[in-house]
Amino acid sequence: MESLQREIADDAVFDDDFGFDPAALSSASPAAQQQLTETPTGSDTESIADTPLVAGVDQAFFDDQAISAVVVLQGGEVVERTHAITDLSIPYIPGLLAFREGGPIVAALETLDCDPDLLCVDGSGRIHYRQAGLATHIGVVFDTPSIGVAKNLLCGSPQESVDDRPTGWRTPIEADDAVDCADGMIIGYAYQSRQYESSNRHINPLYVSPGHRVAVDTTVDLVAALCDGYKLPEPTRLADSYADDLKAELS
DNA sequence: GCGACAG
DNA sequence: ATCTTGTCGC
Repeated sequence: MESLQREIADDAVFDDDFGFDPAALSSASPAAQQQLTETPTGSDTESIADTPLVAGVDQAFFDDQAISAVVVLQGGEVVERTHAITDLSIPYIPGLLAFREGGPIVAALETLDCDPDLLCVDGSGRIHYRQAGLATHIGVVFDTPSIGVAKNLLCGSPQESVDDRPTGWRTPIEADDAVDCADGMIIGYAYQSRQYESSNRHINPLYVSPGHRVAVDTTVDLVAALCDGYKLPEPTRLADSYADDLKAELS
């Protein structure tokens, strides 16, 4: 399994190679973007068509079954939702998450009518022992640009302490000896998508990393653009609650 | 051998 | 991931 991950890492592209404008990703609705970009003569179909499709993927679990939910957003609006329920055979093992959850996610993505410009995956991408986390695995399988958004750090080390940082703050994650690449290589970022202003409690940062065909710096910018007042990017957040709803119906 | 460890 | 009430703050 580890050798397969090395092959996936070899196939992965950790540079920008996607066909949309990152600036067109804002959480503003297509209609709002349209108004902003509308010309006096007004051909108003272009801005919608040019707005990238971002698919959020998340899962819930129940009785050794995975409920994989996918929500596709275009400029902040849901354009498609789909899901798949799959039996789980492999247990969770740090570093091998893609073998447990990859199949179920692929099953859900295959039922999609549209084809997304970007996949937003819950879990690490390049922040992984062999640089082939779940987001990378999925991205390479579909050869679609992808990014990984994790709530915890698997490996690597933040350049600065991540404790109690303000909204918008970020710091690079450097490869350490646990990562299969040059020491000090920037493999991701800790990104504080949200923080309480004046409170006793505080929010932990997200750990974002390239999946496939996205550079590390672009990855943080994309996540920043996809967040809309909540800790998680909108596509992920909506996929998360959709998975919870499906699970509730199933229980 | 010991510690670390996405979801 | 999952099991779960109250509680603090805008």
